[in-house]
Amino acid sequence: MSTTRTSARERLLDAAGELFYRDGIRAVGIDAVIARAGVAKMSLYKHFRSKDELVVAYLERREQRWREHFETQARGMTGTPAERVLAVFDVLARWTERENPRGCAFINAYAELADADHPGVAIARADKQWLRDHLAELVAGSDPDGLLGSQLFLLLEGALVTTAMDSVEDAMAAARSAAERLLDTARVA
Amino acid sequence: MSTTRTSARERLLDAAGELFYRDGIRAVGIDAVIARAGVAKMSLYKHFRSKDELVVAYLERREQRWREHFETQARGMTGTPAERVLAVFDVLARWTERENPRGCAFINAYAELADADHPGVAIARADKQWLRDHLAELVAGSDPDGLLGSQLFLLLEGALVTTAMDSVEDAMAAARSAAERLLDTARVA
DNA sequence: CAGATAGTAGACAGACCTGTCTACCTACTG
DNA sequence: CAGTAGGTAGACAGGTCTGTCTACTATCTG
Repeated sequence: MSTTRTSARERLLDAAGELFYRDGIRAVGIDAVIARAGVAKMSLYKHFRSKDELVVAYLERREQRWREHFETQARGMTGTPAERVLAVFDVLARWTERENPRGCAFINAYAELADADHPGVAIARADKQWLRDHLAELVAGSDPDGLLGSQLFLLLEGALVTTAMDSVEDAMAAARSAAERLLDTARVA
Repeated sequence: MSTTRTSARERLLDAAGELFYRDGIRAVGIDAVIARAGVAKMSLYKHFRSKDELVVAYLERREQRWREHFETQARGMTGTPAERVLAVFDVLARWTERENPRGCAFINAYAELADADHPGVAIARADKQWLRDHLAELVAGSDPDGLLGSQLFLLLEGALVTTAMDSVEDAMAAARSAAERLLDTARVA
């Protein structure tokens, strides 16, 4: 196939994934990415038309991996709605431990790409919508106005940023136990 | 005093406050700040040794204004602990409406200034600590392990980012009603 | 072997960004 | 009136960043 173990494209995405997430999208230059990937600059511009396109690919890839993680971990969860909601907290806790030492990549990207027209912003927003909708569906039976679903979502988001900023010891656990209470008082089975 | 209505320093801080918040710290150059302030470049470097120092001043000033807002609005709140906690949600809701269309400046700065050693990061972290501690104190009587205080804090943080990303209709109201439930089940007066 | 495919190395243009420097100006103060 | 404090305008150096271009190489395929 190719001269190298993994293709240049793949190595570029790996490098971008690490650097953009760890140091920030704007702070990381093209040169840093290609150096880390061990790839020539022309190879980057053969696969991606611009840095922005690489940024978009980075975010898309990260979303894909997060959803895969989610599907893998949550597949077969067939308990009560309440159990399945709490499982979301557990799944996200594991993801955060493993991949989110610096907080949610989408929230960070949203903060960095202040330009509302940047396609990366749309990806970030879509990911949040997806999570929110997922929670809403799980509790839909006991949540006519959708309020509870939103509140559970708020707890997750709060835990994500709080974990990043280290304001609270074990933010995800605290969020989870708050979710338990909300589910309980809302009489979600 | 001076030849201009407001001093160059003041106008620089105003301009930096608007631009850094709206467009992002890294995306805004010195030239944009001085143009907006209507000030010569040398005036900037007479008042601030570097851009980083201006960034720090921007964050310090924003924190100061937020605390003033908070003190003004929360002073005289002498109700039950629960009422005073809910008042925090109201105060933050008004602040967010007025000054936070693009989310919390400290969370955004934290995301942008990925370098943990940047002094701006310490300011952002301190602000969060302060809010968390404030909530913890309010409910201390009914919250031996501090869990409830953390959970209330998580709801506020979640509402802040969710408002920014527009994932939920009225995030702060949803957070507030979740807080009510938590306070209720924890039997906080 | 010939050609296609994927990649490399490095120079380079052009923009932009921070920070410095000089020379000049204006208003207040003693 | 002289001095001082605060400010202006703009050129400039040095660095960095994105994106382009050229010339070369290695591997696989027909």
